[in-house]
Amino acid sequence: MNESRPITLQDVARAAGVSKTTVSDALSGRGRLPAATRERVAAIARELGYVANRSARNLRGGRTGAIGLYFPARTIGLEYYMDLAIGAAEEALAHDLALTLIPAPADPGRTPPPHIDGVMVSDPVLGDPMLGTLTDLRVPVVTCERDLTPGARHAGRVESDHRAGTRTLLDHLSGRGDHIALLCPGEETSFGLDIRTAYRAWCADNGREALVYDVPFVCDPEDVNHAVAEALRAPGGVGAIVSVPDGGATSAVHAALQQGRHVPADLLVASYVDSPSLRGLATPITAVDIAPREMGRRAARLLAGILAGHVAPGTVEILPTELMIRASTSH
Amino acid sequence: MNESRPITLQDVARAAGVSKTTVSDALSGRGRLPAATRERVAAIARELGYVANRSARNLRGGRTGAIGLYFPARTIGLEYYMDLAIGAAEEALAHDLALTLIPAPADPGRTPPPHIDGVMVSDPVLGDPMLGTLTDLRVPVVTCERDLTPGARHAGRVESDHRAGTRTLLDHLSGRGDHIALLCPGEETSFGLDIRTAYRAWCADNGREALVYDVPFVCDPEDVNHAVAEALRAPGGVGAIVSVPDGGATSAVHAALQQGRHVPADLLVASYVDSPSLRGLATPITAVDIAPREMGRRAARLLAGILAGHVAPGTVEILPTELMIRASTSH
DNA sequence: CCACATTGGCGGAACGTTCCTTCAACCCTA
DNA sequence: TAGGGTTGAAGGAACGTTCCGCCAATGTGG
Repeated sequence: MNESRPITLQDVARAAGVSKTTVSDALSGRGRLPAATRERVAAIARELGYVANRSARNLRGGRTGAIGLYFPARTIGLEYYMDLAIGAAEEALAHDLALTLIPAPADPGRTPPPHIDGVMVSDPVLGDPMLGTLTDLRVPVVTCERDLTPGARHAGRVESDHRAGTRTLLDHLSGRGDHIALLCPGEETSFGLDIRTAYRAWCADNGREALVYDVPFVCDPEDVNHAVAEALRAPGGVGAIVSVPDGGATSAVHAALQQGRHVPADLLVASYVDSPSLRGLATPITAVDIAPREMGRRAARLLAGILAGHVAPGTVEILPTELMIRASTSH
Repeated sequence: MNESRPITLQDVARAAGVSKTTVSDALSGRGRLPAATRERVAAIARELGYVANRSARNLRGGRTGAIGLYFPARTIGLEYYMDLAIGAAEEALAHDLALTLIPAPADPGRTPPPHIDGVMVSDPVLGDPMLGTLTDLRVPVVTCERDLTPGARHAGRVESDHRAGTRTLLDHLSGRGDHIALLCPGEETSFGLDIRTAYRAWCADNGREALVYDVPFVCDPEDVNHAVAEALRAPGGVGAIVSVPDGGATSAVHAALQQGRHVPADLLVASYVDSPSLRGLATPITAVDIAPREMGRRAARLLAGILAGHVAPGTVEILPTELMIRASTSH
């Protein structure tokens, strides 16, 4: 029953008959030590089960050893963000950083600032007061997607190429000559903004009328029903519907059915955000894979690189998207 | 441009004309100080924007200031776990603890142990090697649901009353006299085990045949299709299907439709795990709300209490479930 | 054989907190 | 007024690490 305190550098030093400086240098690769000494000390450390105390290391180094991940409140519950968080945690771990989850504060006024070396914001939403709070921490901020706040400048950014994704999806749907309706969240995120912009541009280029219907970011079936009903009444006829939000497309299929339209025979339906639940349907729904896991990984890697000093602040990475064609648009 | 180092206790002490001990005592409520001094020091600290350095505090106190949350790999992507994580993060923050996400290790052998004071395991899976790794950290472990590993004893546990939830759901579905099929994940989690057990007991009590079909924890529509087809062929007739996994029920509805059965006129379908996507359907699906957010909160609170010493190790909390009746079972 | 550079390693300060010990000043009572 | 108890506050060690500066021993060239 070895109920003893944890092994410290000092313990290893004693066991190895050297000073704690030597142990520290040997294990970290710093200092001027012959390989023989390094190996000997490392072997003893391993044998004793030494594991460095992070608090001490962090105190000495003036860091916290953690990076944060913030989700705006409205995004909670979407599978997308779960995947992103896991990707970020994996990558952070690989860089010897802990991933701390930062919930949207119930009390927007005073919430204790987290103790972190940097923070990732997944899908900054225009007007979210938490953005200011995080910026005030004076630590590097990496955003997933762009922050539309005027004048906002962050240490780094990873963004999906939603304009290309939108064009690819629309090209895929353009087989029928009639209009394509877009059910899309608003322009308070670059996600919504880019999709809308690309959609309008595509419509202009292809001589189609742009039919945009507002739906909230987190899908409410009532709104989808309403938007679908309205879209199907559009003059000129609608041959395809793109529902952007995660989960909206299933509602759109049902709403269309209620309007007497069959998918895909009668009407094409696609989602923009892909999710496992779209694959599981009797008629699986075409969607754009925006690779949340990879997004989380990239953001964490970028932030870790900035913190370590070998990535220039201001770096922007673009993540490609991939169209997943399924039965709901096969024609 | 105040590009200075952070304010320390010493800085506050100088500004207030007292010692750092006095500042520490004043801010923490310890020591013997008159209220006047406490307030004066606190005011100065606030004015200077003092915020305690966690690394130093943790080093001194021998803690890490963080608790971990581990999800087994198979659970990734489910909305349930996202909600649970957010709940846990909120509650941890309220106890001045950071919530560190622990991903399932890609390399099951050697992964650097996280630096945490305690850990929550959401849905321990029998045979997961990570359970042993976490136990070896010698920090309190709180599980969400029971750990079925023989001899496993943890510091605390929060569990949903799935047996009651199952009975309530079955009672609700029992209006029709014919059989109720259960699509359920295996018995490697207490979740699957309890639902199966309760189901069998209920069937025995109510003179119905038990029809259990294995489906994986993360829903694969093919498996659901197969299971539904098989269930509907069962002699004696099936009047209702309960699909346990998150997301399985939508596949079940479609599979049933393909077999020529209509929901709810012809067949009742319910999910066990509730999720927003079940509400969004043309025919919303009845489910049991197992309150993931609250589960996360409770687990974090329990762990924080154990760490603080005012909750006895071994405490078990039971979380009630609530049946959400929707159109898919209205009869 | 001396001057000097290099190698290998050690001592100790510093990071910012908490907490144990000490101590001066004060008040009361005998 | 001496003695003891209480109050208010300070000093300093300790937590475990990193890293700067120093030093002894060893090589190296003239």
